[in-house]
Amino acid sequence: MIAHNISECNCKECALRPLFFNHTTKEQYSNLCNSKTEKQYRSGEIIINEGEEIKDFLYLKDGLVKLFRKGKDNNDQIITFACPFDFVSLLSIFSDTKFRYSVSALHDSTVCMLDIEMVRSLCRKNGEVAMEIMEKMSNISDEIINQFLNIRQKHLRGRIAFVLLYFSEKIFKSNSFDLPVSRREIAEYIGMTTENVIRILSEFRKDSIIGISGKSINIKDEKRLKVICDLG
Amino acid sequence: MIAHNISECNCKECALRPLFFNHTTKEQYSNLCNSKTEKQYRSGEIIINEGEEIKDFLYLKDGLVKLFRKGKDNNDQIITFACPFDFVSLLSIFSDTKFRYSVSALHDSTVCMLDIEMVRSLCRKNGEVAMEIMEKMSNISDEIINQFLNIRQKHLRGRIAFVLLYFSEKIFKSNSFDLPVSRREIAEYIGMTTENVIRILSEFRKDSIIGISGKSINIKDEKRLKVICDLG
DNA sequence: CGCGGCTTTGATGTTCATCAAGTAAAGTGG
DNA sequence: CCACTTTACTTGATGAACATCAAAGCCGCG
Repeated sequence: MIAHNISECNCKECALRPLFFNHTTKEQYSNLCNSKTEKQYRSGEIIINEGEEIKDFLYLKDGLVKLFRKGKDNNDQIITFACPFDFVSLLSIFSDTKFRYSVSALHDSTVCMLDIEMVRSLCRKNGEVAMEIMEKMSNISDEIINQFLNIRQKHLRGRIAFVLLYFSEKIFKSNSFDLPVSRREIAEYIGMTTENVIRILSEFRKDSIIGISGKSINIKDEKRLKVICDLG
Repeated sequence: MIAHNISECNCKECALRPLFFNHTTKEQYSNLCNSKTEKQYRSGEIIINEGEEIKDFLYLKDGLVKLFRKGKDNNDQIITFACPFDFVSLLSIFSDTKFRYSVSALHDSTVCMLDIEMVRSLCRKNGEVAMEIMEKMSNISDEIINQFLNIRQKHLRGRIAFVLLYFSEKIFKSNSFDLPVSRREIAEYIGMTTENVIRILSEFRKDSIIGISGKSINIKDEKRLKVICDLG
């Protein structure tokens, strides 16, 4: 990469770079750089709409988003959340012409977009790049499937414990954090009702496992929470 | 492919061939051919064991298999079923060193195995092949995630209807078929108890929606079954 | 200010898992 | 081949887990 002329773009700062740029020729690299566009979204805005045609390969540079789809009776189902450098438009991107899921911003977010045909053709020409992307995709899909299987066999208390630990460990890396989602969205993520999400959060507070104040969460007894997650 | 010397193996008959062999050089092709081994499994036999090291890239040439993993309390969870030319070792194969799931044969099955390192290196050298595999993987992962989301929002009757239609449409392409799985395995697939699987199958029989005799199923009222699947 | 969405709690009812008990089928060893 | 064990299947009764319904407080926003 030292050989590349990177003055024209800020991709050298991008943590996603190893994926694309370690294995590309100077020409491939600069093609990518020139075609990329960055876009800002405010918290709450829709980034991808289910059913839209796939024109770009998107990845998240900054922020936090949710992947979801419309279920029966217009109930949303949340599939997963994504942090920077998780792909955003990963699922179905190489197997379909339209997005099967929607993506929206939970925090203000920055998304980088590459023309999908360019990425496809780069993959075809450059197996190294294809492999990098394949590994990442494979990882993410696996993680989602794993999550579904884990959640399915838990009772509601276990699911709530799981979500709290998920945000704490995977997203915010801290025992204190602000929930980036509403109670309803938690329910949509783990397949239960809003009322029960609230009820169980209150239970946990009464049992001094967590502290709650609005969206702000503080995990007081991580050990017990993990036990509930594993056995509940 | 006409240029290839295929006398040394029977890959020319293989429906998976387009995946690998349309884009490979003569040398790559014959390397693959020589390294491949075919293996037979009897119904019930384990093909892959959860936790085993990934040494081969497997695909199913003939038969029917289930993918599953051990859940809590040694309860199995079935992830999906696979027919010929669905991959068998698709998940985690490019993201992990060990299988996250087990695979076992539901019918007598034939599996073809390619050395995983050879496939990896072929992908790195040949982007076309990588893209073919990526599309297939992406498709399968998507299908599984989709299935999970669909099942999750259904009641038990809807889930049973779903499974019956799944076997009828996707696997056997007929309204009459022999269930390749036990009642228990159905329960493990759609996340409910064996007793309720039986109860609801009996209900459907009493309502003349299906005929049952042991493992043999006959869908009498497909239309009603679809309604139950969609609304239940 | 008032409207709509989010949150909270309680009361009620339904869906579903669990427990129990029995029959049938299938594999096992003498 | 027959007793024996185990596994699959079936049905009913019970209770627990969970969804639904209802009502009220809260907060941000036009």
